[in-house]
Amino acid sequence: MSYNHREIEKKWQEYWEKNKTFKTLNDESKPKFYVLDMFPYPSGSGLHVGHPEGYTATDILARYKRMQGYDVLHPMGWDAFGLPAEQYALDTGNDPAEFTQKNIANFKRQIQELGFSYDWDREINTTDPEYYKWTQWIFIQLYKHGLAYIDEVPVNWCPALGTVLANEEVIDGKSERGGHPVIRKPMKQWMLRITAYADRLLEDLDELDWPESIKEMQRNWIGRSEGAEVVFKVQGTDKEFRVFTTRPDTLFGATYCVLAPEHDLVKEITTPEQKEKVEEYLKIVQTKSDLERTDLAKEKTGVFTGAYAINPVNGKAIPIWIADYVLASYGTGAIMAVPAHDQRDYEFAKKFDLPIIPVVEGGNIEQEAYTGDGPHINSDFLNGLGKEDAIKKVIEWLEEKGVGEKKVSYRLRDWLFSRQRYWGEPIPIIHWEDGTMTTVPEEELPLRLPKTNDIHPSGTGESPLANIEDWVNVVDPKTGKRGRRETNTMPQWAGSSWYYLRYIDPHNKEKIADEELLKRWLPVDVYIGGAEHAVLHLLYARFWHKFLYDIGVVPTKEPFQKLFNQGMILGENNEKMSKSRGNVVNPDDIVRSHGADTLRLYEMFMGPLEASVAWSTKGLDGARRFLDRVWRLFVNDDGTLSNKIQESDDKTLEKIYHQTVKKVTEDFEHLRFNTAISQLMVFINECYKVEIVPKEYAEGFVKMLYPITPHIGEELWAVLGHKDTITYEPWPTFDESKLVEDEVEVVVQINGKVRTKLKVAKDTTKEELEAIAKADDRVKDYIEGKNIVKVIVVPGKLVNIVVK
RNA sequence: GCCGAUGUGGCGGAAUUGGCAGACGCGCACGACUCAAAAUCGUGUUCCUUCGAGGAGUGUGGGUUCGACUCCCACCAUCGGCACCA
Repeated sequence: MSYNHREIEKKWQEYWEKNKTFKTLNDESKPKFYVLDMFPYPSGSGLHVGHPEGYTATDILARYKRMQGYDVLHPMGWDAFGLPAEQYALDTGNDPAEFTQKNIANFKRQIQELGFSYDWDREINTTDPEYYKWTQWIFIQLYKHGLAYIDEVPVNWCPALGTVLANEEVIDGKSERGGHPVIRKPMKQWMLRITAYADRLLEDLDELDWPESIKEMQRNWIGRSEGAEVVFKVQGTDKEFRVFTTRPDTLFGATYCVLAPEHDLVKEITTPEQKEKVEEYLKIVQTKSDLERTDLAKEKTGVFTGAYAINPVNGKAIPIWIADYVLASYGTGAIMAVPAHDQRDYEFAKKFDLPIIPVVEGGNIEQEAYTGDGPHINSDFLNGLGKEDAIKKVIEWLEEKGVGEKKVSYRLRDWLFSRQRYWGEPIPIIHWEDGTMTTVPEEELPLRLPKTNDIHPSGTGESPLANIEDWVNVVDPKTGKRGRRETNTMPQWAGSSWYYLRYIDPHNKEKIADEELLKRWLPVDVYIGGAEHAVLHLLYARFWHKFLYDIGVVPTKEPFQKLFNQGMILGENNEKMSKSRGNVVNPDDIVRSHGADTLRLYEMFMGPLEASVAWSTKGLDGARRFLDRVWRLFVNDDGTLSNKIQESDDKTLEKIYHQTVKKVTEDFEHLRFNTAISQLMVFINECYKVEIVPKEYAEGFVKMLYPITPHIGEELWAVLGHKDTITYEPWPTFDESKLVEDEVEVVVQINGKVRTKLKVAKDTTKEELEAIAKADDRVKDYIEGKNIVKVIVVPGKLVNIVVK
């Protein structure tokens, strides 16, 4: 009987499902292990071979830890709100919920056919009202704590479609669908005050076992910078504005100020003579998209307002300009310009012929701005000081005079939380006719998304929910006051910001999850997913987690203790897999032709988990070949256990077996599956060379293979004569003393070059080793008639003889 | 431009408290089995010098060291992130 993957895989998938083999029982007598995948968006095109890479890695860990006696939580679910379903609904008039259900069913079938050991009783779905009830509940708590607020924010408004578009739906200033023009239009939006957590999100990164690159990305994204805010008065008025600067020490070199075009003061201070020019400039800026303002704006633009600001340190009047190189959303939206020591200000000053006054010695300001350190000049009480001291001194001075203070600024912005969409969690807010606003009472949650057979744009920029009169209009039963529901919905990030909590207690009707269970299972021990979520998803989830920690819902400061980013699987032509490139590999085809086990094995063997490697059909064949080879070693043609495997205390394989157990155990622990597999191959190669494979070793091998390729693992375990699943069998152990040999091979080098190798007893001393080496014939040839300058001996390893 | 990562055979990749470079797999070559082929099993496979025996070699150039894929400096290339953040 040859290895029939279709039969075996079906058989064991049915067995696992029927016996609920992977059900997590909360067995308090065992240590816990929570291993999580980033849950997928169930797209219509189904799984591609990139998905199973991370899922296989977590599945190996889950199965490995079960064998080590851990109580394992390994769940899966669906991040099922999202744009494609909405677009499908707009196009076809069909219900996005049905469409989503169908996609989920397909995804689930595909995932199950790969044999992952999820506890399907914990499956969750962000579009399920019993799930989003709690997403809405969290929003209400955020609102109550002042962390959710409404602000006017520009959005991509497409008048022709009567709808707001996401950034990815806008291409070159035109709508992706239809190619209609898109403009920036301010609209009232819900914001979440993630900036209030900026410092903690930054600091607590240090405690996490995450890749350094991801931590660094988050640090850059938060972008903390220390500096000062300085007050500038507008000459001849009682108005003033604040600027943020990281170089307050260069205050004496400020020769002009710049306000962002959107700055509130612009209209108030512009002089009549400059009014026309300023308005013209503002108009141009408005039509530019964010992209154009940043990407393309190499050439600085701006215009003088006619007003002057008073530099607080020396009372000098300096012109106030507006320019779009100053961003309204960073710092105070205003800067003091020090062209001698800031490259951007330098370029601007050169272009508009503004004065450049050096205040730090060094560099050549004829050429470029000097941003380095040096003694200060032209700076009154700062003269002679270095950068650090000057910053300290000037801040003291500013604080003393009440015209500025030390200040920290962040690049991180508040989280734009509303979407003008139907297919998302409704934001549980009611706007009343008297202008007040309340949350939907918690006992009325979930606030369900109304069913409708007609999803179409409202035309006003509101979501399609605005069309559904009997949903959107409400009357307070007590007072008779009329109100209107919030028509914005939440972004896709919402549901994915806390789903790992719900897996812990997925059917709880009373709360997000039981406190005792949260205490048992948090934090997630290992979290694996793609690096594309390095910043947003992981930052948002950390933010919500910290908030829930603050209000006593969760017991830990951080959600994910260890994070790992798997690499991408590229197409055979080394390009990213995509439909348009025609290089997509569908796992269904591979499962049919080679089997799920082969796919899993191959994806783990391709290279290190974090690397991006091109798909190779030949490599896949090689993985299958290995499983065939294993099968032939264990199983006779009639399906019985091979005679080669028998009870025996033959010692031939002892060392390689113990080595294999050691290496595989350590490699699994560190997610180095490629080298673990290589060691399993080495072991099988050795087995082919010997007459007898002791049954103990054969069973140990099957246990080690099983987490990677569970179907064949179970089948071989059965062939070895076992009735029950291998899932909870104890992980094999190794004996360190079996690894050392009595004789070791020692390398003899002459001048650092390997000349010969000697077999010696493992505890040969330094002196003996040196003597043996010098006595060797080949060594003699090399040292004959030469001067021995030095001999380095590393016992058990090498001898290096340096000659002249 | 800034930040980070990576660079090893024909290919995917092993090897780092500094100590035998190329494990394992793919590909290729040869042999066994076969009427033959496939499959399988076995042997070999970094390059150069046609044996012997050497020599060179981990992106490039330098350095530290008895000894460097591994540590240090400079540079080049590729990938990822950010991008007027004051």
